[in-house]
This record gives sequence, C-alpha cells and structure tokens, in this order.
Amino acid sequence: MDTFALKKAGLKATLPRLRILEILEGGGDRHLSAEDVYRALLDAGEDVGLATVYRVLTQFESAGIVERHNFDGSHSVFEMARGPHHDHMVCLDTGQVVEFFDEEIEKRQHVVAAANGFDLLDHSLILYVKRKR
Amino acid sequence: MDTFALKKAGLKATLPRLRILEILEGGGDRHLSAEDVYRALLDAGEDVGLATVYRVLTQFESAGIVERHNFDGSHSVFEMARGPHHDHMVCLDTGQVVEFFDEEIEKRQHVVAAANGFDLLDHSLILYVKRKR
DNA sequence: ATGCCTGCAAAGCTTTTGCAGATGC
DNA sequence: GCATCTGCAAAAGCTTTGCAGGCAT
Repeated sequence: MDTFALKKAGLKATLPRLRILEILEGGGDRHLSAEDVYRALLDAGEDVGLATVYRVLTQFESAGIVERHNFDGSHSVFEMARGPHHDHMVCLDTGQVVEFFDEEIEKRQHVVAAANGFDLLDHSLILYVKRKR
Repeated sequence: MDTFALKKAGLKATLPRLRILEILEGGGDRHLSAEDVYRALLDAGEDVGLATVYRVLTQFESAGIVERHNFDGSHSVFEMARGPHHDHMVCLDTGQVVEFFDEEIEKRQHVVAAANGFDLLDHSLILYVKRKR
C-alpha cells in the first residue's frame, strides 16, 4: 500500500504516518489543516498527538508527498501532491476550495520572471472569489 | 501632510501614526514587517510599542492606506497602497522583492474564476525566483 | 538491539487584547 | 472635556522542540 511511498522517502511505515496518509487520501475535503487531520484521527479513534501530526505533515512536505498552502495568513493547509500542478480559488463565503490550471498564466509567469532577470522556481496563486448569482 | 490621509480615514493624526506613515513612505525597502517598522521607529528614537505598530498597520489596511502580503507563511509584510495594483516576485537567495504587473495574467484570472461560476474579488500571486546567471 | 518515532508538555513566534493613563481635537 | 489612542503586559493561535519511553526493522 502506502508503505512504499513512505519507505521511498526514507520514513518508517509507522501507524500514525499511515493513518495520516489515509486521511489525506480519503474521500472528504482534500485541503486540510493540521488541526483538521488531528480531529479526523481522534474521530477515528486513533491516539496521536497534534505535535506528531505537524511533524509528519512537515516530513511529508519535505518528501514531496504533500503540498502546503497558505490560503489565509493564519494557518497552513495540506493536500496530497497527486498529479500535475494546479492553483486554487477560495470562496470567501463558504470556504470552498476549487483547483484550477491555466496554461497561459503559467507561461506568463516564466516570461515575467525572465524579463526581470530571474528564473522562476515556484509560485503561489490564490484567487479569492464569490459564487456568481 | 499625511494628516489628511488619516483624517479621511477617520483616524486621529497622532504621532505614532504619522511616524509609521513616514517609515512606510521612506526611501528604503517598501515591503516591511511589523517588526521592521517597530525597529525603524526605535532606531529613530521614537518610543512606541510593538502592539501599537500592529494596531496601526491593521487600521491602515482597513482604511486602504496600506496592503498586507504574506510572502512566506510565517509573517506579514506591509507596503503603502500607492498607485495601481501589482504582484510580487521574491528572490529566494536575497529576499529582494520586485513588483510587477501583467495584463494577461490579470485577465486570465477573471476568465478562470468565471469559468467556475465565481466572481473574482481579490487574488494573491507571488513568484519565488532566483537571479539568473 | 538500535535508531528512528511518538506523546506530552513546554516553549517559540507572530499577532491580538485588556486596561489604566495619555493625547488629540 | 471626552473620546480616541497608546504602552505595557498578558494572552491567544499556530507551530516547533526537548525529552523519556515505544516501536519498526
């Protein structure tokens, strides 16, 4: 199962790590805060500490297994780093998160960076939106 | 002077507020953390509290006098809301901040939001870059 | 067996808040 | 004079770290 992904990252396949992977892969919301993951573990009857959740998520991030985002300035959210790159829009009314990818935006970012004498290493794009009515 | 901008925002023209405006407008770096502003005040011999700096910056943000950004997840930086909208690229080697504006990116953001049934209210775009060599 | 992990509690950082005194108008 | 504002200290919220015991290999 997921033990492989962990071993590949040089991480022992411990119970907390496997459970956290399950939660991130689970069918629900795919963008979870550390607190969200912690609560989900408690709800599932698991006995893990919040500190472990933070440690594991940080390790997963370093290993490229999950991505960390900052939709608002106050806390991080994590999602499985499955598949190709995408950015996010966040509904300010409901908190709903929608993923999107726009080739043109991606391209322009490289152009803009190059025009200023830089190489583009990474970027963060978040659209704050509201449902149309 | 700047007293006008403050009055217009319904804020009394107090010494701390005027000094903070001066620092933000001053010739140096235009993207300052609360701590940066606080340090600059101390260096200038002013006797203000860090709490006041935070309060004033937050009030300025509400009044539209300054903008708050989160270049990294760990703290906010502030800049005067002078002139037209722009985004930022941050050099991961030096911390240098470069402002830019790209019409095409701006346009596509609206298109993408609309395509998902949303109105675009705001956005945050940060390019993480490295000087070319 | 041994070195990596974990839970707990404590600490760290940035930011906010309560309160009594000070200040602008 | 009165409401607003400020400094200080304390607290809050998120995240990290130290440590002693526990687990995977």
